[in-house]
Amino acid sequence: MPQANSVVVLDFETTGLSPNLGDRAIEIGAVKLVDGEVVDSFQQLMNPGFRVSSFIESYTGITNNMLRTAPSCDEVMASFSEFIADDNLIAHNASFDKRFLDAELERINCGYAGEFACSLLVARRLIQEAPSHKLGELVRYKNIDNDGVFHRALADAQMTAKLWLQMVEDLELSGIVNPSFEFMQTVSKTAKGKVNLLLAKSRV
DNA sequence: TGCCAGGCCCTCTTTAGGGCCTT
Repeated sequence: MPQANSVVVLDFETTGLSPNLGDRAIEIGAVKLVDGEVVDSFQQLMNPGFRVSSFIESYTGITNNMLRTAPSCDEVMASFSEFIADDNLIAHNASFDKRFLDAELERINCGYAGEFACSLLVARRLIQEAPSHKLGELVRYKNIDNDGVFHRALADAQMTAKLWLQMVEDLELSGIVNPSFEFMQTVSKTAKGKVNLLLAKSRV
């Protein structure tokens, strides 16, 4: 059973957009939150077994030279599987990270018990006025502390965690008592036009 | 052979198309 008060916020850097087209993970970064506080983190480059494109080198700053000496995906993902344990999971555009997590873990016959929640879907509902819902733009829009590093796994996971906690805090300030992971999932699945009704009911 | 993501969400919608978001 997933731990009620423990959640892992994760982010993958990959060779492309689709594991179904042969793309692999090249870096995983994650932070573990317990009761809204960061208690642990995980970051590891991994060697996908082939050269990454110059686009990916440029986009992430992760070079083929850096990956040359990195441990294999199998090795890293086995370790990461232990890190996430049975926790629930959060990612920005979670469907993307879930596809890669599922694909990489399937290769080593590993699974996980937690469920995903998506900070992108929640942000589209709770921060509807933002000019963009890209992670970097939301961080800027909400004035969230960052070190200026983007498109690296741990930095993006840390920013996603801060964005998530900011959205939880905003809900608390609006009168919703202790919004749970499950409540945030419900928000993400509620039609944008009906979110305010959901929030109003949740304040009663 | 040639092509190639996938899910969400809006709208000039549902017998569809296209933008957003992730690398």
